[in-house]
Amino acid sequence: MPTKRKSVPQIGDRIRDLRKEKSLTLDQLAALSGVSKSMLSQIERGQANPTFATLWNLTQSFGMDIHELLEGTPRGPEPDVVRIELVPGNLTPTMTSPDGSCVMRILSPVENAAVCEWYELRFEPGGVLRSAPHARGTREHLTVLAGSITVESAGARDSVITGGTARYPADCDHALINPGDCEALALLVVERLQGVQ
Amino acid sequence: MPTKRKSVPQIGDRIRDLRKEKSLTLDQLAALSGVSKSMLSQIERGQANPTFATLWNLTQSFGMDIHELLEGTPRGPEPDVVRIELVPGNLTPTMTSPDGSCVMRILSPVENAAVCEWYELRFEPGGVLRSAPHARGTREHLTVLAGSITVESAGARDSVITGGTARYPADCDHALINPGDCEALALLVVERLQGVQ
DNA sequence: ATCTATTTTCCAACATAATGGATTTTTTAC
DNA sequence: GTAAAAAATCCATTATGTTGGAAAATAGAT
Repeated sequence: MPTKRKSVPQIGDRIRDLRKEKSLTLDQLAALSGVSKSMLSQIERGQANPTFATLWNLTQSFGMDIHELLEGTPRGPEPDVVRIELVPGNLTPTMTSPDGSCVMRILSPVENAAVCEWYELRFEPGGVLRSAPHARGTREHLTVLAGSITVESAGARDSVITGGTARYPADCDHALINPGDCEALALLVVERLQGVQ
Repeated sequence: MPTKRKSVPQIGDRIRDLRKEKSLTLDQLAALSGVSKSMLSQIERGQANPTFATLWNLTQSFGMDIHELLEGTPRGPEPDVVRIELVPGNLTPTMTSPDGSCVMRILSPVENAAVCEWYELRFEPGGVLRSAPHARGTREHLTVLAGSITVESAGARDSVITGGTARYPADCDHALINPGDCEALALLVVERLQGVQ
């Protein structure tokens, strides 16, 4: 199975460096962090893999969060990415609307960073897909490949025919409806606002 | 001595939410992350405190780092945009391959922040779209809607039939070819790796 | 060099992380 | 409604995380 996971960062040397920078002994850091000096020694030497709670308490006693700890660690090797990954149609994950009138095939990779996801939507005649607000700043882009679809977002309402694209906010209640008497097919891209901290 | 450490965040509900958002069962996430489904269930219910390595692998399989898990949804200013923007099919920008055998309709907004772009591709029989390497880290995702398409990337070569999706590096020479004797239709998503300068 | 103090590592015991497989619960199909 | 399939939780086991205190190593003073 192809893995896209980066290797686990080695944090021991970084922790020892931080401790030395602050001129702390293992005993002192143990008192500050609530982690035993034995455990600290093992972590620094890479001989133990701390639990999340232990690591949290440890970084907090340095006055930092875990990601600040990780920023100073050497990168692991680049993951080996399979050259061409094939997802056959019958193994493509699907979701269905509550009343079954709309089937979504999830085309984006499941491990995608949550900036951009995309789906193929198939609506029965009269089919509806209603959604609650997504995260603030989220927008959707709907391109109709067959049939027509009515888009509702934030009180506005518009129809898109084959070949057309609608872009609208998805951080409010929104809905997609097939008003016609034949099946509709569409591509939906869900795009989250970037660069926001 | 009073401790200034913030209490350890509860991550179980957040992990379950993320899993549900991606429509994954515990079994599927276990396969993706390398963490047992028993352990995933315990983490989600707050019954176990994962080690750093376990949590790292888990967050990586969601395509995020640990701090993103801790942060929740990014916040930012409300976008000030037209409610529903319509781009009719006849006004959708197009590009054509040099020999005219492939027509691309640009479905993503032209002002996109170049992290994610998407196109509808239409190939004549025997049609070819060859591309030079994009920026480092760029990947492409091709879903075939009709016919079949052969994908070439970095010396690898694979065929995708209707309904299937191929994911491959686009930071090297790559090409898409319609080997059949009828028209092929596909969706192409070009995704640039974030955080790479 | 020796002696003392400090710091780190070792050790054994206990607690729990993590697992594979069984069982229970929930969902789906009819 | 029932039966089957899928998903989640339970259970027993193994491995390891974590500890307090002892032993070893290192640093500092003379």
